[in-house]
Amino acid sequence: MSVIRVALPVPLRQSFDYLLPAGSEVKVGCRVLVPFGKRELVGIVWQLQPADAYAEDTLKPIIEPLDSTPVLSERLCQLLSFAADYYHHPLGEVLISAIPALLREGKPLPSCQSLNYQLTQAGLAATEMDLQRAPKQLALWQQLQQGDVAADDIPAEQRPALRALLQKQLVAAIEVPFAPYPVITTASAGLKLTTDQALAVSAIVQAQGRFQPLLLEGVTGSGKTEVYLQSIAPLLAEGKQVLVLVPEIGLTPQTLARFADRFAVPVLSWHSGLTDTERLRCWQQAATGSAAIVIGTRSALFLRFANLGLIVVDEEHDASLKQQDGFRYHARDLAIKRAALERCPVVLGSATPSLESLHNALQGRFQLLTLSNRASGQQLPQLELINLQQQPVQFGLAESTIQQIKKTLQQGFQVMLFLNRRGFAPALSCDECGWVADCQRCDASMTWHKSDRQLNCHHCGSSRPVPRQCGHCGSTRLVPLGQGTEQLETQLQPMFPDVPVVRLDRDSTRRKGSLAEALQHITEGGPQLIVGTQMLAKGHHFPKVTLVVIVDVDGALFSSDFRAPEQLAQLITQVAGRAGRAQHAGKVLLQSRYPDHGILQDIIHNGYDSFARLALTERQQTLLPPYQFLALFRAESHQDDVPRQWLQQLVELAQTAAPAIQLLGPIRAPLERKAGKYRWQLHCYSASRAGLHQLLDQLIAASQGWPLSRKLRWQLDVDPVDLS
DNA sequence: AGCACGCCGACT
DNA sequence: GTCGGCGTGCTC
Repeated sequence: MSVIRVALPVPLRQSFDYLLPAGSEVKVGCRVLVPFGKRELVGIVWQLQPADAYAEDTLKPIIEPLDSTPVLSERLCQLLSFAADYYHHPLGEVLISAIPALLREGKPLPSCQSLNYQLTQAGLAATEMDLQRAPKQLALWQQLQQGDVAADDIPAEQRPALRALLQKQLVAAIEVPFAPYPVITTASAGLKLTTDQALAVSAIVQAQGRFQPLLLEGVTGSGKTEVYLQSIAPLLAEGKQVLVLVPEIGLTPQTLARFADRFAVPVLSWHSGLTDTERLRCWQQAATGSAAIVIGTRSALFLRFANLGLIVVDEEHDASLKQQDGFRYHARDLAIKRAALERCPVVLGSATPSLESLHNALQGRFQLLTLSNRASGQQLPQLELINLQQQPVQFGLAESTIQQIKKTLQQGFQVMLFLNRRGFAPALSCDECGWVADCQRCDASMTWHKSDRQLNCHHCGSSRPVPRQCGHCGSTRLVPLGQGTEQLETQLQPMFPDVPVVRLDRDSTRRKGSLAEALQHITEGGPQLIVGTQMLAKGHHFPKVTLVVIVDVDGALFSSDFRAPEQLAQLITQVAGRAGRAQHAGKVLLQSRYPDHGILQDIIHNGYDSFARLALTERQQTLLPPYQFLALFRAESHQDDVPRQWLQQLVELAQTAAPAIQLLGPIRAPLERKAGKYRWQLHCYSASRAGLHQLLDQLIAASQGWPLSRKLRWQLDVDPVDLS
């Protein structure tokens, strides 16, 4: 009997020790089934023979080992252990989140990739005469003559015929094992590269076989994907694997096709739409080396690879790379750690790099590669500020905006309008007393969704029918306050009766596949107006759009979130990149009541790069990330004072334990009350990462003993990207 | 997180 | 008399 330490999927910051019966054998990274209180859990073996084992006479034996070889490799264990420490998240939950659901549930690993059916010698020798009285068997037999068929590809109605052929021994099942993909020696030739692209490719290729982060800063249309493709080619000749991380919205069939069409190797995608079985197969194909390229959203970072040669993080500035609940990791940051462990290069690509990455590049920690020209040689769209205070405004659109829309439509092109508020109006208000219909559970107004005939809260999801009377004075004069996409859509149609108006937001694309459908209509259609939210800004190409209107840029100018200007600059630049990509130069109109604002002026005249460098010096002066490290405690409870008190206790402990660390709080969260809970925050800033993390460990450890801790829910967000 | 135990209020 | 509310404690 020996002792093993097991990490379990429970939100407890400790591991549990078990007896390993003689004869059972496990390794670190293997799954085991263990008794835990009254239940049975699947855990991951974390340590053999721990020196400080729990009192041995109280240990329970494991129920059974579930693996003979580890599901988590040593390198993955190192990565996950680092991540659990860095994000201060319970190890067991981190480990379990890195394996597919079916493995989490304790299912065995399939031993082969697929089961194929093949004709036997007898089957090959058979003739049509033998089966002429069994047409279904005959059809299947003829199909099998063309080649093997995978078990999964045989529809249910063919099963009886299959069974009969198996019985007659004309057909046999053969197992196709997982095996590394066949190395390719030739790939279809790529596009001709610009000088910048060629330099970037050669830098990435030269970094092969060692750890090297590279930041690929390329204006939209400069051909970043072509750089990825040509950097990958030599790796495939060596049998290496490549991981490409993309934002949630960026994983389209086109992205996948771009990689799959270039190379004759297995290209897999990994995203939330896969079924559990598909996920397990993809996981195993990566783990065994049978997949060459995996393109996936952030959780693909935790896939196991047999022979990883390169990581690409596309759109590295994108906020969807940071998980926003539970285990709040940043896939870009962990990708860098992973590349270090795998000793391979990692390419971060973006037209609008995050200030963090730009800072790292300027400090020399990342190699900076710049693509400054569009591959087609085409001009970047022109940005124009529209002053909303100096001209008549109709439905939120300035006179000159309307003129330009008209002109563009007359020329036969499409116009896109961004408005980052869905629904008809963000509030419904009483025209007589000013009362606003508020959400009962949140500190926010409810959004009027006119077509649904209801009020929705965009924060907690609650809804109710539209009131007929003011809740305060009883007046029936209820009016919309502000403008949403639904309203803009209905206002545009009568203004431009000859062209279709389409709306693209979460409401209009709720049906599965309707987004793709709408996008296809836009790509193929003639002149039209497209109204949409942020959703339009990411990843889609609109070749016929030559005018983009950002209806209201002002929200971001005065936000309390220090990242708001950066995000606005990224939005404007990304949007500009979507306009006029084909033969026609595009134009972007930015409507503002404050056109002289420094941020807007800088973006307009000097571009993102200049803005970003200026923003960095501002961050330096104000000691904000990336010049200081930030961690954020969030606490919430139905009682208003509980979270405040709890955070105050943290403050008091922190002030004595680590006086050098700057604390901001307890402060109320931007949305004070959400879903009936009062929300508070504590921001911790430190110039020393090590010092900060040491304090966080101390605070968490101490708080576990506090009676108050049981009365609230709290979470810690390390390197938060969203401060709400 | 689960799950059980335990001690008080409103029902068949 | 029981069902069930959620406070408290524990999980190797």
